[in-house]
Amino acid sequence: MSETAPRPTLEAVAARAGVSRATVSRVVNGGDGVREPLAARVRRAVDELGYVPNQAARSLVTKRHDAVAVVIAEPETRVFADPFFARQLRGISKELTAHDTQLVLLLTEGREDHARVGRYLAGGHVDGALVFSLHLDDPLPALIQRAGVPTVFGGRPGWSDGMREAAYVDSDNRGGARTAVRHLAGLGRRRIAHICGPLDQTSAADRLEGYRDVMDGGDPRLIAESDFTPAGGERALGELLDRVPDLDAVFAANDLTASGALRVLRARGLRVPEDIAVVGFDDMLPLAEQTDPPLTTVRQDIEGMGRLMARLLLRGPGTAPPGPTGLAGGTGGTGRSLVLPTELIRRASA
Amino acid sequence: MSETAPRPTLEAVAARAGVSRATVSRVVNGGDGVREPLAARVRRAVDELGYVPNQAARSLVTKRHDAVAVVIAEPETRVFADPFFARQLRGISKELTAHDTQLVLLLTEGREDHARVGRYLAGGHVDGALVFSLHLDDPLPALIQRAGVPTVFGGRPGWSDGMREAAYVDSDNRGGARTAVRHLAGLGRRRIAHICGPLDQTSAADRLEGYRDVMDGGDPRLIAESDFTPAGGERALGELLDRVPDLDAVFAANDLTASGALRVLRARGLRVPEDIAVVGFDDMLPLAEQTDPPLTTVRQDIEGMGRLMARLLLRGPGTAPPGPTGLAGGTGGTGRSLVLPTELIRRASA
DNA sequence: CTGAAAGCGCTAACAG
DNA sequence: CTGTTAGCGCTTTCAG
Repeated sequence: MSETAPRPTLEAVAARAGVSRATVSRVVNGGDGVREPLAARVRRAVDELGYVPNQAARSLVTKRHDAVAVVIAEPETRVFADPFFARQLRGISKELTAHDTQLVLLLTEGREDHARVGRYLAGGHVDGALVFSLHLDDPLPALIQRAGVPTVFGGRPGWSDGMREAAYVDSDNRGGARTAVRHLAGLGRRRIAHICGPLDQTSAADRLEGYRDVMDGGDPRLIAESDFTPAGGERALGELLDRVPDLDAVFAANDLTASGALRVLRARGLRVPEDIAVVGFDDMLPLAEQTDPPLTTVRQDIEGMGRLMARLLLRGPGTAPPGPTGLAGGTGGTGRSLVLPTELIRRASA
Repeated sequence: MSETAPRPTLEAVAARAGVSRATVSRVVNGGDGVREPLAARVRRAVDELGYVPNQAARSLVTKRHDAVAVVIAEPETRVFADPFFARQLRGISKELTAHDTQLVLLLTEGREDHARVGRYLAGGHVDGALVFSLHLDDPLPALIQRAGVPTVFGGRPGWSDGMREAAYVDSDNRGGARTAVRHLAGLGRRRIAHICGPLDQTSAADRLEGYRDVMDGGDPRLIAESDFTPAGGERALGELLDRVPDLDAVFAANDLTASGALRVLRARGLRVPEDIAVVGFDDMLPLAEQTDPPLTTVRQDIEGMGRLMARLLLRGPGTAPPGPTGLAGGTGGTGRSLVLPTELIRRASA
């Protein structure tokens, strides 16, 4: 990588404007306390020289970085296979931008990367961290806590130990699942199966709980564990159908899973929703509209979650959450945790 | 955002180990030139104190940041609607990680953000930039060039002016399109239409060129411009069908477009591929496998593009491109530009 | 209201 | 081989 051309320093601007460095600094940072004729001269010098403050120098003294890290820990290949993170990222980015804060993305592909991330966070590059850690046994959260950086988690963290006070933002997975299953029941369906996601992820576990809430605990023969992928959905529905041939509905833990299930149904000549009704979760577009038939599903405001995470981190405790948002337990940490409502989107599959 | 706890400094470590700051610095940065008994003492002090070097201070003197910016300029909502960027990001992240370099993500939602990005790049936070700028009239590239930061573009830049020497990595869009259309022709299809993408994007323009290469210039009535979305694909195919009712094949500029086209075909009762064969571009999964029928399409190695972009930026001119990669014109800048080969994936739609 | 001076934490000559 | 000495570019008291 070739060298970056040397940029003008505060010194240079000061010289050109015929003032001291301190004065230039004042003008550059808001300009209060400098009288007009002078300030204008400084601004002109800044423009002429194309001066841009050196952030490293600034951080060194202010101890602020105007940057937050987004840590996405997902060993599996699936990480970006669905637009889920991407959408949250977008929400985060919008909110950070509004606060003139940079987004530093830290992707970890496996445990080897954890040390690197820990070092980075501890290295004082950022003012805080937004962390997506999906698995129960993930060592990352502990590592991050040790780094002593303010943190907000995306999705309810699953470790019971010292993490109780972690701030997080999540969708109402359990409530959404209940809505989905109730919808199916309301359609007159009786043998409602559930294809759940990997239970070491709280979102999957919570959706399963929601299903059980409505199904009175749920017959184990009606539940198959899967992995949030289309292929997994195919396999799981196959099992379910073999076990309970007269199934009349299935609630899939996410849309990807549902799409796999749909494929199996079509292959076996079963009509949706006449023979079997299907409900997904996520409202992942364009997939959810593109399946045959289009998927009835539980929408969560993914971008909104991202935005809220950033807001929580930036504002710290204090400001009330905006708009129509449910509010949940949470405690200390960087403020309350937030649980966003979900919404059933009716299409043709149920 | 609450304050980060004060971290131990080099000074503290030095005191604890009973050596000078310089010695600690040496040990921390590779440790050459420090005799063993001492070095060990230093390392222990580092561990005990949990010392992590302050990057701001380090950058201030070294002028290096071990960080690269990824700039994604995409005003439309579509940005993250498809996993395209996500996949490239992943490739980039892998390569950067291997070089112990951080990824700083800069998303721009509109022109208002350009200034911010320019400032950031010029602010000397990063050693280089990886830029995705899709539109011909995008002012960002010029802005970036002014910032004087080494840059590699994702996708062939489209401005003819002073940008000629920009380094970039791209897929062989034109060649891939030729392959697709030849495949259709090889199937005996004669009235092959093309739904192209927005022509202010080089990828769309190049695919159109590839189509024309094979179609001998191409009958304008067989070409409809669209916008890389399913809805756009629907609309475009509708027009095409109205204009040329006896169409027997269509090459869509991407899989999203193709999926929309498929939907129209199904709605009109036309069989695929019997009545009309369809080929897409991207091999975007799971979509391409999930459509009905599964899509024949042109695969590009998206993650590989990302990896190569990072490599190009980091290694600068010099190291040869790895593996089975085509090599294209390119010039000065940060090294050669690279054009990666594409591959036709045959499924049921053509 | 403006300038002078100190120092953030670190690396890189330069001595010893 | 190790320690001493200067700054990197900026903000921030503290005087004037």
